[in-house]
Amino acid sequence: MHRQDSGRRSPSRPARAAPVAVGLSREAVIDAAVAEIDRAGLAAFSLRGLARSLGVNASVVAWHVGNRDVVLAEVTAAVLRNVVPARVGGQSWQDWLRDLFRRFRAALHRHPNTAPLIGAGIVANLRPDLPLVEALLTALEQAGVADDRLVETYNAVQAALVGFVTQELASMPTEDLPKWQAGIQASLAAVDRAEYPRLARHMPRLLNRAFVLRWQNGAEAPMDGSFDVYVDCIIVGVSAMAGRPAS
Amino acid sequence: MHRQDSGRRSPSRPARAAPVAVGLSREAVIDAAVAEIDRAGLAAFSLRGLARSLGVNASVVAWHVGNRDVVLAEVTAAVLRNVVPARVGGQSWQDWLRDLFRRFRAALHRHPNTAPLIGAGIVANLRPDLPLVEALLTALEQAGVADDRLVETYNAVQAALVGFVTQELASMPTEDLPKWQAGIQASLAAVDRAEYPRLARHMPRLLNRAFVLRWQNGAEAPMDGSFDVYVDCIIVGVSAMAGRPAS
DNA sequence: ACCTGAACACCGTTCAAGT
DNA sequence: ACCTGAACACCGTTCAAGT
Repeated sequence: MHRQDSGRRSPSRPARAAPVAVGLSREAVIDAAVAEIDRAGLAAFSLRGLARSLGVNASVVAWHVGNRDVVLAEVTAAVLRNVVPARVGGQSWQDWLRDLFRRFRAALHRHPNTAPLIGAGIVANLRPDLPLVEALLTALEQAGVADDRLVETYNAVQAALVGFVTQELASMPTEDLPKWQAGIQASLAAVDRAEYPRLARHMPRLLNRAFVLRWQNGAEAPMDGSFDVYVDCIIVGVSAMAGRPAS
Repeated sequence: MHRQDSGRRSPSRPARAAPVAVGLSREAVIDAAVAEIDRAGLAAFSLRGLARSLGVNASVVAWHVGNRDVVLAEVTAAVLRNVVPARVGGQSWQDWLRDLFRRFRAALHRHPNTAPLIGAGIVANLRPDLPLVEALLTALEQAGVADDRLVETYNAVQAALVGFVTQELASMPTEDLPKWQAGIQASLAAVDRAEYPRLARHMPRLLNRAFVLRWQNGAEAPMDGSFDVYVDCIIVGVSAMAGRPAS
């Protein structure tokens, strides 16, 4: 019986694998994090799992990027990169604003599992997205919003920008999804016509197409028409704010 | 040296504390969960910590309520209880809708740390809030929204309902908060006037009052005026949708 | 500079056991 | 019915070592 064929160390202290620079970068780790969240969802995401998917030790993530909050902040920044549309000459503020809303929504639909990060806004602004702010202010100025109504209108539009798609892509329960889906369908089928007359009457129109009454989220059942109406609402609302004298 | 003054068991097997029914209930555990989140925030919330705050073993929470997702779903249900205002005779749909938005926001301001739960909507609908749906449909009918525009308008309003306050109460970074606050203030003070002319011009108006440009969240710096404008936008938008023929 | 390995102080969940 | 205690398989973070 030979002892150890490649024994460079004593058997009592097992040979330590030689650490080899595997050519990782901060960007590569962040890209892998996005891929992991795309693949398995936010609930199942962990730094250790991310490291496993890269074939490296858990502490490597901390070394390249930082702690969990920083990783998630970088994930949202990566997902939302290049959402702000360039201004094209002669474009109305309405068209630009609609374009912004659409591009923002499209970016999140490309990575639907990251939507809760933006919606909850935990660490959304690692550093502020100033180009977006400047572009929004420009649009509002073009719309004729009075200076002493600027903050309020800006905030209303900003809230609206993330509000819809966050709800649209809200996560469904992670465990026992089929059971939950069956349960909600059953409870909706059994709605009391006397207690909820309008709900009962419009049920066929609303089933799985309306918030609270659906069992799939926006990744599987997109709400395109509702989004268009929503954006129209905002644009009409901003126009009304612009035409109104400051209170 | 006496061995053990109350030794009912052998010293090698330490006496097991007699499990005493401590009079806990499902509701008591949920209330304690809300209190814990109010006290220490969502990031620091754990089922084990919750059990500690109740002076019981960790498994008690699972026994009374269920797993973590169920606990958090019950927390949101508790926070949003009684937000739907009763209809008063002769009230316009606009007034009712405004009241709904205000009560919804007030409920979350009472428990600001729970806002991310609603915003991310992880398990928001354990069972659907049908009274809210029925009341909303009634308001939209009263507004004159056409049947084949109902789903879209309903979704737009529903998204708007949670959108603003979720953003307003978004969590700030948990660790090194003062450093982060100082950092963002510094970066805003150093904004390049040539690159961001409108931002620079309106900076005094926007500082700590506008999304992306603030270092406190809505719990410390409420955005009342912006909320009012936001609700006006929605109401004007719904009116416009109602008056428009279906596309 | 970049990576391993080990350790620490936590988690959520399950399950046998007690009264 | 209601609770304890212990176990399991995980976490995020830190830090000394290695090359």
